Amino acid sequence: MRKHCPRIVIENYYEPCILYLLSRGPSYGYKIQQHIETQLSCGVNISNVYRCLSRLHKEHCVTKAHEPSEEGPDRVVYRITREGKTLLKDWIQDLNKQKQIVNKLINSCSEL
Amino acid sequence: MRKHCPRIVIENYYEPCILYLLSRGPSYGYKIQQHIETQLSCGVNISNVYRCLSRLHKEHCVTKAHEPSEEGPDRVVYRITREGKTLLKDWIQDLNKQKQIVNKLINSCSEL
DNA sequence: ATAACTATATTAAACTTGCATATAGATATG
DNA sequence: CATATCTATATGCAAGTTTAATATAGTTAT
Repeated sequence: MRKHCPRIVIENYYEPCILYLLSRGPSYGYKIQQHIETQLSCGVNISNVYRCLSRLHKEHCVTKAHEPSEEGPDRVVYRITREGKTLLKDWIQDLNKQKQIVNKLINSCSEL
Repeated sequence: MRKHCPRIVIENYYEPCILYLLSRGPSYGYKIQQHIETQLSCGVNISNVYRCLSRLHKEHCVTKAHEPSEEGPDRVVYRITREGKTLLKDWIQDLNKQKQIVNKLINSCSEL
């Protein structure tokens, strides 16, 4: 018997979370990780945050800039682009669709 | 610019869908595919349905039985086990948690 | 006959994930 | 002053997942 459901979905879909956070202002990997963990109460694998940011940059959804820090080493600060905002909108539509499906499943199962 | 969000979550998480359908009665791969598509309006890759059923069987969450069909070739009919029902319950809990996160994201973004 | 539908399953390539590891500056503690 | 902890970014590898293609084969309709 398996211990548990292997993956909780949203935890593996950093993209909309990161795009959302960046839509509220520039940020960088380390800080984004902490925001997701505190604001969304999601476990985060830091590797995936950096990988996701890389991908978004390659796809022109964010810009990249090296900036000094007062608390530690330099940061790579990301800013969302117009393309990134479009992608976020698409994500929200998909999440809405998904929400309906999840609701259908949960409601159906609660009747069991 | 990427065309679209690459994956909508639930479409790739057949497991709770399949477990739910099986909790309502025995079924088989081909029929499950159609049920997910019609009842949940989800696109389904049939390969993944069979693979998911295989995995569930390997983990003793479903039983397997070859049964003849009147409309085509034999079917492999699956039935959910007690372990499968437990797994479904775990899934529902996780989906509830996920739903909250998705709501938080959607609501935050709708303010933009 | 032949196409379309029913039905199951595997292969190969591409992709994703988690964990480990590497690097390195800044700060705190003993 | 040495060492640990925190801040910060990034990649390699093994394992797992997904998609598309392919193989097989019985049944039904035209």
